[in-house]
Amino acid sequence: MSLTSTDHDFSLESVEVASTPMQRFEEYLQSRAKRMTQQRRRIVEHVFQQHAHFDADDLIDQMQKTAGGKVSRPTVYRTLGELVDAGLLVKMTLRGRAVYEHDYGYPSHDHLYCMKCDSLIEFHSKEIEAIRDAVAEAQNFRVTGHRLIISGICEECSRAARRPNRRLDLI
Amino acid sequence: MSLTSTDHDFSLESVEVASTPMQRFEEYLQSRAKRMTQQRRRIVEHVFQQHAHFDADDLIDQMQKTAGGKVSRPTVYRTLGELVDAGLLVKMTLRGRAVYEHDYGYPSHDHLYCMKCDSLIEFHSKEIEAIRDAVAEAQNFRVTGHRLIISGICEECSRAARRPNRRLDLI
DNA sequence: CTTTGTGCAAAGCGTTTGCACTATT
DNA sequence: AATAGTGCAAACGCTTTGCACAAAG
Repeated sequence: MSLTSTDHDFSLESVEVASTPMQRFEEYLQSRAKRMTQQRRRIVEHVFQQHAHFDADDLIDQMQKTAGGKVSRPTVYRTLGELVDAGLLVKMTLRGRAVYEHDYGYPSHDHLYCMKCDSLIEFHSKEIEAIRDAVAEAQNFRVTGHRLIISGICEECSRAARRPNRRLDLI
Repeated sequence: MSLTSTDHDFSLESVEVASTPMQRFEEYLQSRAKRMTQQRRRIVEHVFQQHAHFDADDLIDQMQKTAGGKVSRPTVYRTLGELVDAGLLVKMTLRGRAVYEHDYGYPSHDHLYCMKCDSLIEFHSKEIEAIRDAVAEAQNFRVTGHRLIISGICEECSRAARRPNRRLDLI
């Protein structure tokens, strides 16, 4: 990579080697003497076709119904772990279960989490990163990352709750 | 940060009814027609004797060794749940296990989490709350709370890692 | 042909639950 | 006496593992 110019205002895209998640995963596998299998390939293809949060069960179900048929539960778990190691996915825990989302090629962000419908809304804030780094600095703490989840009720769900003729949760 | 409004600087202490965690828990139990038992009393006494993060196993072990003998696992779990309902403890999840800390009478805060020694360092930032509220506002999201965990390596652990003659993790 | 990956079944781990017995009210 | 709580053992839900067979290099 040749950054010969004087100004530092370069776009990431021009610097990065253009590589798809699949290519990157292949590099990762090769670097560890692991193998590209049909299952791994199909999972990567499927996961990076959409940008959504999902858990292991979602993925198992979706693999079953779409692209080429079932992948076993252990293989799904193992592959998700590798995709995290490879830096392609990030894992977080919500309500005690692991939830995954794209990491590679996707800007870092935080989440609003609706406790009613379980949805996640992404947002980014440079200020939070600045505060994070300042706080850590003050404690001589070496930051590797952070996770901020703002919990509450999303617009849609609070609207639904306000509707007069909604289904009542009475005994 | 725009705390531009007129002077809202009142102290919480002067407003609250002076009551200990135990008193508050008793009120909570009465309001729900639940009973104050020996086990519950001993757990509350023990938990509020120190300000530390702990999980169910910690508590079970500590109850065993100290104050009055063993409390069963199910009772510990049940009581922790009630203390959370009562607003005395907050629960968070770290490495897939539930961790508790004081809530009642303790200012809200966020955490630096050392991935090496598992310790939590507390800090408070009004700015984060302001950002949280601004982000939520923009999405018409009704906030009930947030959780920010900054992960990394604490000062002590990075010092340890830098020491030349440290115990090596070799095979 | 060697080595890694897969799928099955079974185990693991933290947490919760059904139930007979005990304690609180 | 009536009712809620305890402790045991067993179940739970998500995730991981041991192992024989299949597939990739």
